[in-house]
Amino acid sequence: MTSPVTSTTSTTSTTTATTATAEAALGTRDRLVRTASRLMQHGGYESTPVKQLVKEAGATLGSLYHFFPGGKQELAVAALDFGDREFAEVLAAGLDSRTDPAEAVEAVTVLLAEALRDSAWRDGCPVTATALESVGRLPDLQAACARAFANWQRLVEEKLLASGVAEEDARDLAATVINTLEGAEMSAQVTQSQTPLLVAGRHLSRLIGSYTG
Amino acid sequence: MTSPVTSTTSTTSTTTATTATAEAALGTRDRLVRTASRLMQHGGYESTPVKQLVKEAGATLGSLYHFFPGGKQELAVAALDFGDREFAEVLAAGLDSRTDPAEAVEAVTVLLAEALRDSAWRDGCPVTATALESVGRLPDLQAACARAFANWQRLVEEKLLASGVAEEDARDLAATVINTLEGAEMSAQVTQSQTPLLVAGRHLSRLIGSYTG
DNA sequence: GTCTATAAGATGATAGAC
DNA sequence: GTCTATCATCTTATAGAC
Repeated sequence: MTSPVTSTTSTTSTTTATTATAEAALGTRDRLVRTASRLMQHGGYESTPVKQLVKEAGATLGSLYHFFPGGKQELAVAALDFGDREFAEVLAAGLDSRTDPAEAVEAVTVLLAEALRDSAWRDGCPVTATALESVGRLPDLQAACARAFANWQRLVEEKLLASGVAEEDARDLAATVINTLEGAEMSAQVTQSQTPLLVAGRHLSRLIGSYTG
Repeated sequence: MTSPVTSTTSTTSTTTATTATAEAALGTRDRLVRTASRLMQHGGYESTPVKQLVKEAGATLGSLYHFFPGGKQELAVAALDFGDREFAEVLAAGLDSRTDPAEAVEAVTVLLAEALRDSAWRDGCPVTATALESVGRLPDLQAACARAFANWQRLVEEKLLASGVAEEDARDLAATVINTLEGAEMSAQVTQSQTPLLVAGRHLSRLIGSYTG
């Protein structure tokens, strides 16, 4: 939640500078996307009414449908893409903090566990809640979620490849790393405990270690 | 979805016999609970309107509020408890299919992958979607989800203990097994592929094997 | 680009007859 | 126990002034 991603398709921002840090200094479109990402991270898609969304973003309904003619769904896709990039930064930073991939993955779990506790167990994965709601009912959202998982998986895969893990092993391991992080984070949220994530970190480290020697 | 659990708190069933197999022969309360469980398994809590619920259950609003004065939330808790017991049966059957816990867990992933594909990727975990929606907003539902995870974890833990795994290792391993299954199943649903579950099965087997063998 | 008012329908829940 | 009619509220989305 502390590693913002500057807007990519900034069709607006005629006045506001990009130097600002506070959310209030962002363009309306960016505020909508970030707010949607945060609310969907907490409760998913259906639990997030557009009314609350625009209110917390400091925007209005008119602005929402100006920037997103496709309405709530189009905004949701942008929010999922934002969450995708945002988490990718956290993940990449965590992975870069150690040379050994086993240690790196365990470091990531520690980071996630701390962020989770510090947010009163609310700031979990930015896409998981929406992902489960979307399966078979909201194709655009489901596709955005699948993209995010694939991107995160690729980051882990590259880390493993850089350490000499065989291609097929690296791809499979990366999938299990991301999926285990997802499941452990959800469990940590529901039980309000860091333990599932920290335990998963130790097990993933052990598993990766059995491939890297 | 093929291993029903006969009602526990059957305050009703004055006429219908318990020999029936079809859902239509069940009491109204049971039909409501099972239908709610199925719909929440697919889309979670907020995505499941009571109107659709009673319709698919072949019941009416009057019956719903007769059996569940607490309304949708009270029914949701009963549905989560039902999903808890239902999945526990599948899990127990899978674990019992092999003596070695590593092989048993892998067998479970194969079962889950097949059930998922056969349901057009819809029949995932009966509580995960609701679990994520509930964190910090629906305490009763969150507690029911936490209970379910704890129950499933205990089944795996007992399997590991029976194979001589040390107590602490068994508890931790059981947590990671369940959490990895959760994450892999969600990933399988979103990407519409059995691979995440099957890969997770091989990795969990390898991880458990590093403790037992 | 922003804002308010409003439309058109869905939502959870209740009342009261049967 | 079941059913229908209905309520009050919330939902997404639009219209049109500024």
